[in-house]
Amino acid sequence: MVDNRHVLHRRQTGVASSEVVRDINRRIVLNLIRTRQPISRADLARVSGLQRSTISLIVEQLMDERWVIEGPTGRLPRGRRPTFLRLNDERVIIGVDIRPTQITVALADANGKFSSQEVMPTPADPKVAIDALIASIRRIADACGRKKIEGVGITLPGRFNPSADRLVFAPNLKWGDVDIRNPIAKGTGLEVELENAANACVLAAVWFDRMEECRNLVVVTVSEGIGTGILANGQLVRGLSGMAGEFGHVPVDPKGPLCGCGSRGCWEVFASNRAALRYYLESGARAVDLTFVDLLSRADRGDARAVKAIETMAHYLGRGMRLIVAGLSPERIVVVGDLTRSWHRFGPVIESEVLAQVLPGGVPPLVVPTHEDGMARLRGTVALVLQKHFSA
Amino acid sequence: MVDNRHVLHRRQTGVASSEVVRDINRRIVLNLIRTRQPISRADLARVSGLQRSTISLIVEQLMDERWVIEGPTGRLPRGRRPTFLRLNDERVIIGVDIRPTQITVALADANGKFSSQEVMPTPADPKVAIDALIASIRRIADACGRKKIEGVGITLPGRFNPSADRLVFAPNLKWGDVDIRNPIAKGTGLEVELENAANACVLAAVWFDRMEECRNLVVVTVSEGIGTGILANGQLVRGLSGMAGEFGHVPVDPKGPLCGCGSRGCWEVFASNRAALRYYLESGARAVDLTFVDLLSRADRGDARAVKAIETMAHYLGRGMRLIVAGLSPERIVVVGDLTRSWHRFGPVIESEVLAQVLPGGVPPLVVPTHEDGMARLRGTVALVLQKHFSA
DNA sequence: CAGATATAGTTTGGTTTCGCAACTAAACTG
DNA sequence: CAGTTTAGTTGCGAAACCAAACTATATCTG
Repeated sequence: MVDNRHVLHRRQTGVASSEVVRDINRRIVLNLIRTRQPISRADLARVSGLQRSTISLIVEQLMDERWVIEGPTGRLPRGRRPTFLRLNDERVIIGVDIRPTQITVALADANGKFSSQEVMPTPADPKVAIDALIASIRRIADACGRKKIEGVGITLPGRFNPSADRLVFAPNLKWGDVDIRNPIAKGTGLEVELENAANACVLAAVWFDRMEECRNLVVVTVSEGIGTGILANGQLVRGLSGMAGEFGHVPVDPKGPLCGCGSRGCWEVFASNRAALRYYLESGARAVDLTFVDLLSRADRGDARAVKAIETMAHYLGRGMRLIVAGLSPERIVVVGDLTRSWHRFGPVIESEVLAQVLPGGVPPLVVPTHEDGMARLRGTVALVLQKHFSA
Repeated sequence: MVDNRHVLHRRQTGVASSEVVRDINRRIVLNLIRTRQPISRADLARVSGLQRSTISLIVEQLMDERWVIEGPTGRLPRGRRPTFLRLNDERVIIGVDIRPTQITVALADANGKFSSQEVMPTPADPKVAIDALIASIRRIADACGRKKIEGVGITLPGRFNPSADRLVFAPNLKWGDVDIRNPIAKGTGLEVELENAANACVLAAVWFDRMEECRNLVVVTVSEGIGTGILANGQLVRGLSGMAGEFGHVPVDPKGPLCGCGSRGCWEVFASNRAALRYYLESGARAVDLTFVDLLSRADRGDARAVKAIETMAHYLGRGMRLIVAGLSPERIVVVGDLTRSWHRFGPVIESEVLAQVLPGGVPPLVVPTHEDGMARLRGTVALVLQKHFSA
């Protein structure tokens, strides 16, 4: 006799019913409208492969839900004019970009277009910061009339554990092990999503930079430290407790300088903005309160020591990418940070270093700087908030 | 006027129709039968959340397709007896495990149970090897009567580029840039799937070792070299051209010995079986034609130099796992290889090394040896061949 | 300017699939 | 042998798709 009823788990493997079909197709159509707007129903049918009748029903539903609106009619050589569809820009999200020195709060529509914006210095005390954030979010929310606010997306220079709702490992933001999400959600009455800055840049790249078809890419953010965001098989890799992507804290030389994380010779000790400043000072140059951007300017003005320091940093950046190339073999590596302003200095060094290290038989990744860097993180917050409605 | 018809890509975004619902549920039911057999229709309904009527229809379809058969009836305290269902073991696959020194060809059913088996030395010439393989596969295929052979699954110590059908990067198997799949497919008339050995072990772990619920794990295979297989978000990560997972060729010490890949100080130079033998010889021990397994025996017999060499290897194994822990933060690291026979020596050293390097806020992964190591790769081939019928 | 042609979008009918509830089948109990 | 319990089947309605016919609205042509 076999009786295992008591062992049977109650909950269900996501089984499919007829509504699932509609949900899948609804998301496909919504994303097609997002990426190809303005677009007519007939074109949606052609691109998606769904019947025109089905498209009409789904579009009707999307308009009922206020995601989509009809625009002007188009004009064709013959025949009835198409009605163009586009995303409803009355649905907005509030994006927050927390950096070690300053916080930006901004309002955006679903297309990643930003309107109003507030900037404040980053408070040292997380409680003060959270109160200031709530006030700022409220001001922006009040100012946007009766537009529907979809939620608040926050990026920060650290890892966030979604199962525990806690900030973990943010060495450049000394806030400790704090819960940011719930206080802000309660204080504003809005849904709040948090994400690491590098991961947010991955989302931004996939959503807004026409990289939907690139299913394996890595974003490397370079500033005080180095962070990475990994897209594998088209999905963000967060790992257990959200800590995936800390390639910056892999030791590349066991005899290197001490790192803030406690180890010795981590990649970011050799290849971050701070490292370049260290190389510059070690070469005998004089400087007080020099920033990384200042260093780039000095290089442009012909300072040979600045050029050398930058080249050393670029060299180590490229070398460290071996980690990423060997371990993940991505199609692209997207570089984010102030260094992209001087890509003519960094690009060639990084590229040759990466090429020299590709394993026999391997295909080297494209290494590209991200454009309009200032907005990459903020655009990521839009994707962060909207992805549950748009993505599968 | 906007007319973008000519720009519209033909590609159909995986759009859903009513058959998709059945397909999803069919796979769910088939997998439930696989993992919980013997199981009745009524229990399937309870576990899956689908209606009993729906289960009956799906099971009928699966029996028509010869995936599932009815077994004996069960017995309950009251009521009608349930009819148990299980996988049809008349559907078999042929698994091939190619290693640098020997090749194993074996017959297995869908449960990963192996029956007949052939072993041969690995020919140096790939053409010879392919011919020998075809002959061996034919012998086994002929011997299995009228059972339905689902396909041939091959694992090998190298990376395989599925889009080009070519073996790339197999430094321990000097066959060059060869096409293995098509000759064998033509020579046997069977479908052939290839996969890297570490990736095959990932599939085996997920399919047969009850690790379905672990969606982030890394397999580390340790033998002549070190290979890794990555499971992220429940999916194998192959990267561009199948090269993902070569953490073994990340330099951990820029001043280390030269590696077969051309770089210096790669992880596998410090932590492979070969490395342990090198440490042993460097310590002044005398040995001719010593294998790694011999070294383990000597350690067990009290050879202090052998113990030391093993500890050094274990130390570097643990250190190198920092790459994996920092970059991917997996829930588990599964270690495969001869070293698992002496896990009492390796386990503690590796674990303490990994623990010492976990970033603040991070959760350390479980490091576990895989059981019945000899079969891990072969069981992976079963999953490899069957996954397109079973998995989403 | 009427009719032909072309294109956009809607309506109607047919199919597949699921859920739900009523049903039949087969066991045990008293 | 009637009552209860559990397994599995049958029939019907709802939701979603596709396919094809239909309506609406353009331009072109003789």
